[in-house]
Amino acid sequence: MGAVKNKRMPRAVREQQMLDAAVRTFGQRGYRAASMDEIAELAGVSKPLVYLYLNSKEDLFTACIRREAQALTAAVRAGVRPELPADRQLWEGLRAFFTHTAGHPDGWSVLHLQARTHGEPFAAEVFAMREELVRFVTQLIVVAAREAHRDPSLPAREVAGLAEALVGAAESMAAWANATPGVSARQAAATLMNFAWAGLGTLMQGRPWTPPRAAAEV
Amino acid sequence: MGAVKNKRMPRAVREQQMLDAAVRTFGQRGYRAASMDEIAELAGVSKPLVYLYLNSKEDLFTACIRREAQALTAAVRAGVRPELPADRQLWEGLRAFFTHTAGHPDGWSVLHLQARTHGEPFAAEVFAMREELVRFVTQLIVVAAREAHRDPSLPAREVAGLAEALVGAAESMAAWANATPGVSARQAAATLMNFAWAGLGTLMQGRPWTPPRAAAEV
Amino acid sequence: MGAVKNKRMPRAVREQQMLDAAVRTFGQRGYRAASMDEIAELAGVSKPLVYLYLNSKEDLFTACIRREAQALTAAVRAGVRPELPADRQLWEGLRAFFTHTAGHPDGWSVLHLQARTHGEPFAAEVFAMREELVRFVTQLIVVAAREAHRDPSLPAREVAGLAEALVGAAESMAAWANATPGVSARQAAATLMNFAWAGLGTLMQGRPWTPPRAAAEV
Amino acid sequence: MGAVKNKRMPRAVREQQMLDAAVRTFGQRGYRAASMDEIAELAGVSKPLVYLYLNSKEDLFTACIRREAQALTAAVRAGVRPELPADRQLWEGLRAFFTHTAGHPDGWSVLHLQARTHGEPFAAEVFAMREELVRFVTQLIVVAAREAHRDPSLPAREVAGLAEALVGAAESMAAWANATPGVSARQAAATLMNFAWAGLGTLMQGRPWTPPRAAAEV
DNA sequence: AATGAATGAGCTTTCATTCAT
DNA sequence: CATGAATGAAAGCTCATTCAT
Repeated sequence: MGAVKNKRMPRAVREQQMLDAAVRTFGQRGYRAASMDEIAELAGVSKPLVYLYLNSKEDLFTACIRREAQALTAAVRAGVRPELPADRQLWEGLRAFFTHTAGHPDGWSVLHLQARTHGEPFAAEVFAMREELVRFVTQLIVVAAREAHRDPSLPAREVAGLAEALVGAAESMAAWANATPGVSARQAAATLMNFAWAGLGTLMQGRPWTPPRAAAEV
Repeated sequence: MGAVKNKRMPRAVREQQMLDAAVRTFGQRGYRAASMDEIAELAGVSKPLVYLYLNSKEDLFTACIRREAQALTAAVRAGVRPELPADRQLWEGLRAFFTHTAGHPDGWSVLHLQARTHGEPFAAEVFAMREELVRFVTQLIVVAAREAHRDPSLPAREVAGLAEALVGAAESMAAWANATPGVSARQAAATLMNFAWAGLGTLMQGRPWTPPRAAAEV
Repeated sequence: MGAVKNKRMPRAVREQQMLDAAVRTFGQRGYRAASMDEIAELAGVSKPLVYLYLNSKEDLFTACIRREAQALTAAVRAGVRPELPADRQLWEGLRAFFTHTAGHPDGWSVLHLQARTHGEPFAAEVFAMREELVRFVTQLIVVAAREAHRDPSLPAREVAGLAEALVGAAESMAAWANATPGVSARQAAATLMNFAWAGLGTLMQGRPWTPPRAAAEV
Repeated sequence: MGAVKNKRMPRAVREQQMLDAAVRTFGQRGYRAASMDEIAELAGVSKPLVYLYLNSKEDLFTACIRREAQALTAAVRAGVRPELPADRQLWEGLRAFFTHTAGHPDGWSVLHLQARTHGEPFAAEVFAMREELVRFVTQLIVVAAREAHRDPSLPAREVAGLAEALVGAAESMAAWANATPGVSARQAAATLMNFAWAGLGTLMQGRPWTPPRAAAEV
């Protein structure tokens, strides 16, 4: 396969190879269906070495989640220039997000699907990363309100809900964009940006959609 | 023992008991971690009977997905009165959606998490249901544009993306609302509705957010 | 090997077969060296069935210890007629003990060697049985002293030590008799009885051996 | 770090460190449960060095047994002054025995428990040592009979059995004394000496306990 | 309609042992 | 003299699945 059967490599390098193989296997097969045998073989090493370096299947999975989560948040951070106005920051953040998830589909599968599906310890790991993204978006909404010379009349919970919705929509679209041929990261970002920014703008101008009286319903 | 050891029940009833047990087990443990032993015990029958009626673990899981998917779409359909204007229909649909997912957390876990995480055959099953929801939302957007006396100048793909984003946001918020104490189905629906409708309105008035020239970026 | 490949047997019977095989394997190979595969094969069943009935290797080993311990104490109890004088009781107890250990060498190996060598939980199980034997002997010593019209001037700890020494000698001789061809259970019992009873008699006549002054030594 | 990382030490010293570590590990964990990894780490060297010096796990275990066996017999020999009368010699031997086993519990565990439990090759090693002790005791009995101006009317096999019983009792009491707080080596020796010497004396005066006729029994 | 008895196949994990330096 | 890197082989355990009744 191109790579010659490498022997005797320093530990740090081998570990990365193992994580690469593990992310790919976990991402495609799922946590339980992925076997340590398959991961070891894909990494080009024997199983005992995987255990020697990464300890257990759980630890290996956790290491994958951490590495991919950091890679993703780092990519988003690196893509945003904080001196720009809020809308540009959001735009750049979305672009970086969709670009990264498109470029690392297995990593994204690990974070978005596998980690959330196999127990608290793993889900918590992803939750921490997600929180960081939600915080970033929340802050942008607040800044945007200020820039629009509006006092932040939106209540905190409302803002939290919006940020949650936006991040959720982004996550969902990442999977959609990955699965739909012909949808580029840029297009996905544009669609979502459009949707989100317009909605936020309208909200901040104080013209929200009002739900009908509860009494009118069951 | 409370429940008398039920013997000799008609097949249809037994099957539902098994599906109940399976949805609960799959939803909480995950597809792979759930064992047929546990499901059979929870259903109060012997394992061979589960195989006699449901054939295999895969078939059982598929049956769960189908039942829960139909229950969800039926709930949404039932919650919407098609004679109302588009915004009211969307509102009611969201309410029904969040109400149902809140009331059936294990079923929602099966659909949203487990089914997507364990291979194509299952994911496809959910995909079909999701398509129905996306179609419903897409149609509402088109109707709304018409009601606003606007020709549907939005290109089809754009509309598809918006619907996708909206459904994705809803799915994501369902999980969030389930996990966040104090967030009712109604509140979740209101937050998302607000967000979405405002954005759509602005878009349809022809004032979209414009991404900066690509040249300005890396 | 004589026994036809038995199929479909009631659980209780199968469990005894498994315990038979386990005692033999543990007794000959040792706890760690004995593999569940080997035990299952010797029992004529598949490994999963062993786990289904006996739970784990630890539990299986514990079950072996318990069964063999009870068999041994039961044999000793059954061999002793409590209406006889103390010396006759001791004699019969020893005879029963050596006869049983000679007839169940693997069980004796499990109790005497394996169980004590592989961790507290197992050792404790044997300790309980041993305590029963020590109590039996202790009581005989006391009764013997009374029968000899001697007040039990022997201090309690001293008696405990003697009983301990006697039981220890018996245990040790059981292994020796098993390993030395030509030494019957009867002979082993006679040798030990001779040794023990004479010593006890002398002691109870108040003529113990007196250790030299500590000062005379290092 | 306290102990400086020792580098470049003469082979003999390193070997002793390894044996120390091995005896401790084997004694506490058991032969099979002790891992070469743990031993190497406890010895402060790398695993390959252990193999370079001691060859294999089996060889290492054998080396442990030999060293501890010699240490024990040497201690007993050193504790006995052969110019004294037989009873004093026995007393001193027992004292030395109990003192040594109390001072080297891991070594004693290796000899008394582990070595006998893990296959012939190891058991044979211990058997040799035991033989030496039995010979020593046998000889003392003979000498004692002569000192008592008695011809050794005891048949050889009877004497062998007695020696066996005495050594067995001693071994058993060593474990008991180690495990029972408050029982000193001296006390253990006194108890056993008392028991043994009295019994031997009575026997040699030709007043043995006589088993009932076999006919009276089953 | 229903079940107690049974298993083939696979998984994670560990360990004694050896190269190459 | 000494070790970091690496593995073949096996062990304990679980699970989906079936047979005989």
